[in-house]
Amino acid sequence: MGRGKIEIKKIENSTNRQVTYSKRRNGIFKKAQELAVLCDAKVCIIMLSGSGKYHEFLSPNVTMKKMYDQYQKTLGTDLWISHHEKMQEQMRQLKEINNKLKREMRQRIGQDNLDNLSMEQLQGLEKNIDASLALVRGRKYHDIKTKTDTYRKKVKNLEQRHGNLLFDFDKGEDPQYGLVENEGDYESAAAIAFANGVSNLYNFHLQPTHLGPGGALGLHDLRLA
Amino acid sequence: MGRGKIEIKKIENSTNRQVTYSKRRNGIFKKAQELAVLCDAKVCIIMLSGSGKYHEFLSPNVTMKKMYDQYQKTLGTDLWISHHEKMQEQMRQLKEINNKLKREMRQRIGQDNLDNLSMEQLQGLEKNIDASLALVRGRKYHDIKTKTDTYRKKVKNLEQRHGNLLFDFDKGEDPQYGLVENEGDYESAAAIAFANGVSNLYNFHLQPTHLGPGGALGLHDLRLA
DNA sequence: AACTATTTATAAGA
DNA sequence: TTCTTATAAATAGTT
Repeated sequence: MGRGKIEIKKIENSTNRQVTYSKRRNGIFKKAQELAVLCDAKVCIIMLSGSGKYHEFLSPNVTMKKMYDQYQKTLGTDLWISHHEKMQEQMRQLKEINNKLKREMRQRIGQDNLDNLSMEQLQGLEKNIDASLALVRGRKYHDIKTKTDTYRKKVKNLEQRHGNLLFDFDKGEDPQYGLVENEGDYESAAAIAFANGVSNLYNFHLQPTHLGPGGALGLHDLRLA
Repeated sequence: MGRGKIEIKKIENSTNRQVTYSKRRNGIFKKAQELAVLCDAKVCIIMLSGSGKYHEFLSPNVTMKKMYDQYQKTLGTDLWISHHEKMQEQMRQLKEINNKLKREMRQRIGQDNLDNLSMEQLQGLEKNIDASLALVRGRKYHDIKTKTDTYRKKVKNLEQRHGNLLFDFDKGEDPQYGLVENEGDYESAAAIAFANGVSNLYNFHLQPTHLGPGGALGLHDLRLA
């Protein structure tokens, strides 16, 4: 709302940011006041501007203490304990995800723990890796084809520009391109991969060559682009 | 903003209140989110609907604990101590005002403590009370005059309606009104009071007859209308 | 939950 | 900061 629409992202100009902060803060406080009256609600707002200025809004008959007590009551626990437990839980979840990823990665690169897998799992893993290989190859082929096409267009352009002399030269090179196009089964492998709905894995780049000496796999070894 | 303008007062219809609460809560939370992003600010909002439902908004990288800590830091003291001290301070102020009023009232009604006043103060008090008296009298006169005028108009109306017979009757009553108009110095007293800029005291009604047996003066004895 | 006619908030400019 | 004004956004009443 204003003379123009704005993107919701940090306002870089410090003065504008300050002005907008002030205006919108007032807007929010006004709306909070209205809500409190219209709906007989209790509202408490605390704001800290980027420059650290403190502002608060409390609807009538509300104190920070009451709100704080209500918060604790609602959570049913002490604020610090809750805080600590929340962090612990977050940490636990992160660790779990981390470990799972590490395990999967080790299996995928054939490093260890393959003994623990059933034949079915092993077969599934193999299939999976094979599909990945196909995707990587498919991607490689795609890149080569794109480059080839581009080159071919350039050549065609040159043909038109320079006429028959260059056209004769081109005839000698054409079979080479044909060979690349039909080499291996990249195209069919890619088609299978697409049919399996894993086309998005095209962007999954595996770089096992970056493994550390002890075989430990850090998450930085995974590149998701 | 909506199909019609609304007054900012409690919505009596419970369903509407509920719906409005929900809509406006979302509106405020959205604006809070925008403010946080646009201005790189930290925002914390707690709401308790009339029916006791709890909702909160915390901008990214903000926890209730951080806000709470910041609040305490800003206040520079513990929340409960602050809470208690605030109440004590409020109470102290109220008591002070209360005592001052009582003291002034006692002096004004001549009840006690007149010994503690200097001659100047005493003279000032006397002048003050005199002015009040003039104002009260002025008010009384004003009321009487208004009533008289109203009556006079009614009479005039009757004169015009009923002609000379009633006009003769009126002649006999006129001196009485004239006497009332010129009795005492209400008019000049009121003029002085107005000149002194105390015309607003017209609305200050003193009712010392309501004093309790012990002479204690409660605030309910003051009527400010 | 949607839909809009309106009201309100506010971005830009002074 | 405050005012103005064109425009974007919120929302009251309705379906």
